[in-house]
Amino acid sequence: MTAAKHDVFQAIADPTRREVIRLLSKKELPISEISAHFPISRTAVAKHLRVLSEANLVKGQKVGREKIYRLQPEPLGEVKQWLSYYEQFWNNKLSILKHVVEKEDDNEESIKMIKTDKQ
Amino acid sequence: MTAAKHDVFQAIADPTRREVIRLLSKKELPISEISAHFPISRTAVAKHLRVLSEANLVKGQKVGREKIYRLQPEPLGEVKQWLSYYEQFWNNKLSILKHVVEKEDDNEESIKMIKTDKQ
DNA sequence: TAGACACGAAACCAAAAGGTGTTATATAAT
DNA sequence: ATTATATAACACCTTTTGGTTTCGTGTCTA
Repeated sequence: MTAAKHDVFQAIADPTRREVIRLLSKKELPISEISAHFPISRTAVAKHLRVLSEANLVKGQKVGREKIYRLQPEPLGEVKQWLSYYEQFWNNKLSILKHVVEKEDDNEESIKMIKTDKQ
Repeated sequence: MTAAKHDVFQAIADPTRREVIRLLSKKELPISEISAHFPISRTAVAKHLRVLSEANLVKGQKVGREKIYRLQPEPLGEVKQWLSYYEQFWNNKLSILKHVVEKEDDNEESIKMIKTDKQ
């Protein structure tokens, strides 16, 4: 089920939908709270949520009279996989590492773990 | 001025355009050769190329009567950066590191470079 | 039991997307 | 010089997108 009409690439193409994703990454929210963050109508937001839902990026659950949406980030893996092929062409893998390393407290540990894993 | 009308997220949303990107990643090509790979008209392909061009994912250069397009993968970095924020929510960061590390020969060095950089 | 609230569904609309085909122009080849 | 080629530039068509309003239904709460 969960229709295949929209794929993840299309789903993330819209800035509003990316912002919805960002909001939901912080915490699950009902539609009305989500739409409070946008200048557009609740109905319009609901439509974006349907697109996200069709791409399985989001899942809504009815709770009382509300419908709570939460992020399901797994489909982003497809994008990542697609991207990974092109990394060889602009070769800034260092910046990826840098990003991760600079943002983490336990990065030394992570790196060690992998290195150990390799032996 | 390489118009800002289309961003990279929109550009990669279309399967045809992703396929064009794939083709150009192998080797630069004139429009007619690109469109030979698709069931649609050359004009339609040219439009896709214009979208890609506006997103700076592709650059065309006139050579004689042909216009040769080549891939410019740098803007994909924006997608990658966007994605990197969400990696924490699914595939734990280790898989990123793992991917990079396993694919590189000089990874030890890379990692050292960064670590050194931090001190 | 009445409202008020949260949502879904439907009808509608304008603009953009993704196509088409035709015509014009510069370059290459004969 | 003529003709064929590669593409640009239009004009046009149809479907999708992103938005709106309105109305109906279920669910809390005073």
